[in-house]
Amino acid sequence: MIQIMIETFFSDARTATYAGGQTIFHRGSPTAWLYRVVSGRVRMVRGLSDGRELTVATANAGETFAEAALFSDNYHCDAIAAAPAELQMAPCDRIRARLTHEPELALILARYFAGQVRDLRMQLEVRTIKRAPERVLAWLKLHARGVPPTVERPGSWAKAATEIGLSSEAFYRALRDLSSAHLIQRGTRDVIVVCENN
Amino acid sequence: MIQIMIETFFSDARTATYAGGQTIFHRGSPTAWLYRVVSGRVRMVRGLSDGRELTVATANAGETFAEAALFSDNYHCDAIAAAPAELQMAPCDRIRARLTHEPELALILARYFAGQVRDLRMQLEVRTIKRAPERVLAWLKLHARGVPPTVERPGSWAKAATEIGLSSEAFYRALRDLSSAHLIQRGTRDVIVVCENN
DNA sequence: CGTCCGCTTGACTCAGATCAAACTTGGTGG
DNA sequence: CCACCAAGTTTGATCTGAGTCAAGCGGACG
Repeated sequence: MIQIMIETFFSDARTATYAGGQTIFHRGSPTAWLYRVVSGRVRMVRGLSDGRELTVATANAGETFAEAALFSDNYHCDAIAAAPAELQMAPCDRIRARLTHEPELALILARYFAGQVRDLRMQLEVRTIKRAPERVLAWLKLHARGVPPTVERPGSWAKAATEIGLSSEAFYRALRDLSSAHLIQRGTRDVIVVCENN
Repeated sequence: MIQIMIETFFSDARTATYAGGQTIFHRGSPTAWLYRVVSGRVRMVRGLSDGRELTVATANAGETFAEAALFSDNYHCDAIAAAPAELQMAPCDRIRARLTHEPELALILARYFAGQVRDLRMQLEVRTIKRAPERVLAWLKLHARGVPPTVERPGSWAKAATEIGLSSEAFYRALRDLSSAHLIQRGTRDVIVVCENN
């Protein structure tokens, strides 16, 4: 995310550590902190009525999460440490005060949210692809970085599967099919996207 | 959307009219205008590689669209008039200039985008529901307004079906099932959500 | 060394997509 | 006012592919 904003917001932040699987905040609880991941990984999930859960976002080291808390009285999803995580916490009310007095911060924040909207729309687009292999390939392309385009394993692929709305079995089968079709190359902890069309 | 922002942005807007089905802008073309719908309806769609299309958002009378254009060089989806539409157009570059000079506008915009993020996440949540009737019911609850909670027909239900990732047939079948289960009541051009649990 | 978790594969089931066909509705023009 | 047409709606039959259950493999870690 945008570095200037991070540094200004977290200049006077507290730090906290969480064990893997531990809940950082619950959906519905009043917003108090804006977070940044120093190390580890945090998943934003929404529990569904049937007991399953949906990963709506994942924050890796260096990234912030719960920015929407700045404009809401309650968190609107759960945050769970996907691995032992060290977090910085900046108080929401102080940031809100600064946003009104330092206008350039608000513009940076608006730009950040605009990017989020674009990302979420792309995620929605991926969801409309019915065939699992094509869906997974589209998701991989979306997340590939570097040359050659590579996707690092996000903790476990099974967790990623929930992010694209597939069962873990269907996800693994899709990886196998894509690999045997030479559209991707699988490493031990990453995947290289071979095809570059479309 | 937030009225103050609308009025300030569109105080010096041009107007244009489009026929139903006409394209307002294409994905990839350079951003020039922020739009507001005066009358009619506009669908934001992304063409998929297999020829189908995804409705990522729908703007009704009074609503704005293409706000993300303010922070991007290119539109990232197509805008198509779903019906004969009258639109206001505000030039992006002028708005950008005002955002830097009038800080309170940036804050309003950030708040607006934060709301969009929340809505998109809810849409993603709806998409994770596999059974069509439950999925449609969740979508209806999300869009119901007033007492009793009512959803007006968005042009045609078939268009709405693409928004939730169902074929039109599956959508109509879901409406029938929900209706016969007395969870909704169908009118000629609206649907009343009867159940209020969950 | 044993256990847990992630990964992998197979068999079966079922719900949604698809294809096909009728019906309704609204609008247009004669 | 009515014939006609287009688009939206409704229902049925069939197919397909992802979900689910089940079982086995492998590495990490205590």
